[in-house]
Amino acid sequence: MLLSKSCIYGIRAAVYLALNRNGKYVPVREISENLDISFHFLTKICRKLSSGGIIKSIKGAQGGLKFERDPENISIMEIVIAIDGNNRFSECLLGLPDCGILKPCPLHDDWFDAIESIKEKFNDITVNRIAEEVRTGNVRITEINNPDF
Amino acid sequence: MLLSKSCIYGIRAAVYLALNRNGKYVPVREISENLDISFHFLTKICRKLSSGGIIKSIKGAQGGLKFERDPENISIMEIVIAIDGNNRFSECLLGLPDCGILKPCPLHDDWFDAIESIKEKFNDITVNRIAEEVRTGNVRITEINNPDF
DNA sequence: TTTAAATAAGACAAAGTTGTCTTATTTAAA
DNA sequence: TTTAAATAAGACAACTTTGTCTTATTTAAA
Repeated sequence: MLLSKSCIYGIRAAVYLALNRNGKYVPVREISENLDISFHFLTKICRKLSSGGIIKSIKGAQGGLKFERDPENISIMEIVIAIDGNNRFSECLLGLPDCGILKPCPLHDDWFDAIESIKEKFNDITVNRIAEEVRTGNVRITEINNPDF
Repeated sequence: MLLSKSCIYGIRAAVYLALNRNGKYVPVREISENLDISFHFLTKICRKLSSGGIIKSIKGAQGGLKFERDPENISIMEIVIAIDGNNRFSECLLGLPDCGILKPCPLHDDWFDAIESIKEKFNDITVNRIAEEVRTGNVRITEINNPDF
């Protein structure tokens, strides 16, 4: 798995949040139920998105989550970094330290190319763009083939 | 991490084995010491390579490991499959089941392209080719910048 | 002001992966 | 035939990730 499960959940939750355009704060409970993700686990993940400056949260009744910035300008990469940290994509495929700097591992160049193309895509694709695709029914973010998400 | 640590160790061990061209059986102990991999952990991994038909092992004095077939014809992919199983490369990036069959996840196409190119490379690159690169000193398979491997 | 709805924080459990150790078995060589 | 060198097998420990639960705190609305 290139991405951790936490990261996957975070991406799906962000897309869900972007689907909700009425300006209200969305409770984690609602997200967890609709996406079938463990509530408490998801709250922890969302705290990372909060401290990463991607979403903001408000406690209490009518509280919940909202984007800190326009999700039009939030890339998938930002979410990955907020949750899995900055070096998910800079690790050597064979786990060798300083692979790029010292003598490289045998798969360095091939892996570098592949990971660069993934990184480019993750930087380009915004949360909003994915939400739009979900809206038009082209893709899904739930495990079951749910007509809504 | 795209590959498990077991898988990484397996690849490195296979390359080490390919470096040893004198026809003798190589003890796991020697591999583990030279590559700085836990001996018992490595024996387990090598058992997977054995049951996967990649190497053969002989017990007792002068025993050890040897390739079952010419490492000229053993691809990295075969090693990955023997250790991490067959669907390491067919998992959905967002963990959705049947992503390719049912309505896909939002990153399906992008991920599919990237993973295809990695798969092609893994299928093309042989254990021997890597061993040759290690011999000529272009790449390394150890954590420290060891002049030998 | 009280209550219900919400996040925050962190302890804890479960599961998976990684790593260690012990015992049994096999084999070549002394 | 005995011994030392090797793998086989699997129990078990440590660590990491994932998931559950409880308590505290905050906030809007009744």
